[in-house]
Amino acid sequence: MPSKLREQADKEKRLKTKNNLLISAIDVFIEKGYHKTKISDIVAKAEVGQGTFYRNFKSKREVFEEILKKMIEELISEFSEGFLNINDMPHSFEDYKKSSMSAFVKIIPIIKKNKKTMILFFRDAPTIDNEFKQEIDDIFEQFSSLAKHYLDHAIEQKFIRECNTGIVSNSIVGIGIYHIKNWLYGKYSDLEIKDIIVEANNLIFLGIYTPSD
Amino acid sequence: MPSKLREQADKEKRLKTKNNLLISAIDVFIEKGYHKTKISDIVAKAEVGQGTFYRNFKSKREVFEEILKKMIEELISEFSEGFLNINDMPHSFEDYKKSSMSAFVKIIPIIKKNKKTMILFFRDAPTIDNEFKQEIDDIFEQFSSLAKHYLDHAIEQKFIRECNTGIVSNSIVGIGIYHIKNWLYGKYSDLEIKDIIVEANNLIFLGIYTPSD
Amino acid sequence: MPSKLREQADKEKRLKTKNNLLISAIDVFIEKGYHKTKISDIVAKAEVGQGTFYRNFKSKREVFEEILKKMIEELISEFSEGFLNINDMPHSFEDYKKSSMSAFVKIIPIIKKNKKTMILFFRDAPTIDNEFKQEIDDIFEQFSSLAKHYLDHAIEQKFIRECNTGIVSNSIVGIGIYHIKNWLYGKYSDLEIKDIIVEANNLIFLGIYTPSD
Amino acid sequence: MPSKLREQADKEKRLKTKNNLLISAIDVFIEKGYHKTKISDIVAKAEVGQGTFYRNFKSKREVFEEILKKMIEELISEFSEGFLNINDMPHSFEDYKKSSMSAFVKIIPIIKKNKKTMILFFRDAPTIDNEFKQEIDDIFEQFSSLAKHYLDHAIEQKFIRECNTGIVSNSIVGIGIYHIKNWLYGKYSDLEIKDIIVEANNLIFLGIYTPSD
DNA sequence: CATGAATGAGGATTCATTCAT
DNA sequence: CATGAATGAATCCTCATTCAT
Repeated sequence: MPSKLREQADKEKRLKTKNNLLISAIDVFIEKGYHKTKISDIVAKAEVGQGTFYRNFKSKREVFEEILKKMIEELISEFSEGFLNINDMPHSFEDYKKSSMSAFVKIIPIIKKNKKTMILFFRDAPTIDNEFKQEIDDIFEQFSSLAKHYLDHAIEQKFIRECNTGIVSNSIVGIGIYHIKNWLYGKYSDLEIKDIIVEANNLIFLGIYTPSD
Repeated sequence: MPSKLREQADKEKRLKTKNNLLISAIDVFIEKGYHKTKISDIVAKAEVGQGTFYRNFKSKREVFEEILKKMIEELISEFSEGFLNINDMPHSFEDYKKSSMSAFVKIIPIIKKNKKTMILFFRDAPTIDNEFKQEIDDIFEQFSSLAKHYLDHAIEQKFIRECNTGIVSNSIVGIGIYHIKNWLYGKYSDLEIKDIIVEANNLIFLGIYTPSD
Repeated sequence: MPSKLREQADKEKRLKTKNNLLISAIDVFIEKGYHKTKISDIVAKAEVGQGTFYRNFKSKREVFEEILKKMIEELISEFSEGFLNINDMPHSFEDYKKSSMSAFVKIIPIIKKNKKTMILFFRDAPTIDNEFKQEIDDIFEQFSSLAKHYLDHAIEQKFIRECNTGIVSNSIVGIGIYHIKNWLYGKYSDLEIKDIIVEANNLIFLGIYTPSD
Repeated sequence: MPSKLREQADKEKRLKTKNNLLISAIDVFIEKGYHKTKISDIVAKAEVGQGTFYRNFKSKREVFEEILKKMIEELISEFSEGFLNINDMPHSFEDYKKSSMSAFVKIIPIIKKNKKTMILFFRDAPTIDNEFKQEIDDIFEQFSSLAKHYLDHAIEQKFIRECNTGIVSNSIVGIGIYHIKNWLYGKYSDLEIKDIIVEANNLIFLGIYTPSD
């Protein structure tokens, strides 16, 4: 019964192959776009046989799904840490501003780590089918809800002015998404991410108004 | 000379067929997404023969291009009217706020008129090929530039506070895009467009800060 | 509107193509057996493109089904003519024997006309899937039932001896099937079909017993 | 000398594995039909690795062949015992009838023991290739020849009436095959095998004629 | 000019077979 | 000897495109 060791080795080998395919798939998806990539492109990049793909995935959609699911899970879990602690809401306008800032800061490493997958998330995922489209919308909705929750609380405490928090939170999400996309596509090569966040946060909290001193 | 009349009639008929195909194409693109729609889907919807498609278009990409180009031209031309008149810049903070507001308002009918095409513009166009992706980015860039131009001028005139106008203008565009998308996908069924614009505009100009009176 | 004539011509053309494919399919099925024939074999024989096959049939199974269904319908309808007229049952042992004989005779031209399809019916159809297997069994069952009906009536009238008519009718069907198969596979090249029927009928009615005169 | 024992044990183990594969193959063949079963189905049922199959068999056809050959050998050898002893032919009509009966009875246990393989024999084997088809036809032919031999002798002895013994023997085989098939597919669940044989034998020897007493 | 039947290249998918462990 | 991961040839199937009517 050489099975136990063998089994372990086999499992590892297979996992390695699968991972290799996932990484290759991401690269090809990025380069050609989901719809134009052929299975044969992926296996060519991974340097494995055509059949190996089908040992590990049912279809192109499934690879894509696996890639995205993994990233989304990570995104949600990492971002959620330390949030929504009801006993730990900010205590002043300035406090809120700092909180918001640190939320934005928190996203940076996640995006940096998942640059390629993020591009797929924003560019390709919504065009695959409605299921994907829905899932992505839900994620944005979650962020929006979170923002709304904070805004509502801040208004209640009179730390910020009255407003339609649904619309405002969506505006905030819109700002975030657009900057992330720009960054992903290399449009901010000359800017510090920190600066972008500071400016965006200032806009949200202060607008472009010049306070009279 | 009945041939002249005949010719005229033929031309009209042909134009009608082509238009029919364009409209059908839009509907199918919306429903199935660009990549999943087949030529056969389009001709089926248009209730014409397969060959008729190729008499009017070279390929699926060409139909899509024609659909989008038409819409973009309209968008740019209608929106541009009355803008960037250097001698007619706003004269105060409030004036700027009003100007911004009316810019947003100006977009509404254009979007309403091109609802379906707009969805294709946002969802499908960026995934077709880099040429399209670029073209779309350029349009956003144009809006951003326009906003930046105004912001720069406003800062110069000390109507608004100092800020990185590149980042702020992108933020504004981000807000706009996100709201438009939400509206296109029917997420704002219970809201007045006007309210959204007012809230968004307030955010841009005042942030969420409560001015001490 | 040249449509009416065109439509007619197109329909005919298509029917011709389909028929061509059906005939070619039969030939290839006969030669290679259902399971070993590839779509490409069929289209090669029919001298049409691969796509033409799929314009006319969904799959290999579907062609086969169509071939068989057509034959079975014909078989049943042609054979049934003039049968089961309750007011016209035979009136004596000899009469029964003659009736049986003519039933057998009736089958001959049907089989002769459908020689190839019959081979597919007996050899390949039962191995495709259970649905086919069932359908074929049902047909045999129908013939058996018909025989049983006559036998029961004959016993009632005391024209023949008492027996388990279920078993006997199955025996008769067994005889028929086996002779048909043998004939289809060319094993009776030196025998007159008529002789076979006479002998088989004699066996059924008289056994191999020598009546004492 | 432990190596001797070791060798013995290895051999046994190997034989066991092979047998396991054969049994599993039969089950899968029955369930899915020869043509639809994949090697992977067989090894899955046998719970061995894919490679183990190829260590024991060259191909799917070879397993099938082995399964069938084994059964056919048994069938022939068991059935042949005590037959064709030229000095021991029946001595009267009744004697013949009894002989025939016991020949049928003799087949029963063989069939019962090889139920699954018999189904493969009748259903799948003729569709694999011409070699198999031929082999099966030969077996039926052998049975037919045997019957013919007895019939010829019986006519010679005037125990039965004159007839075309080629055709009659085929009829007998046809009866046998059809009943066996029906039994194999469970269509005689409510009948005693003995009854079927008695009825079939009566039909062969007496037909359905009512002898006048 | 409109049509839709026919086409076949391109891509997806399966599965028998090999082979390193 | 057993294993199952890897392979790629073989086949299926789709769909853009052509073209005779």
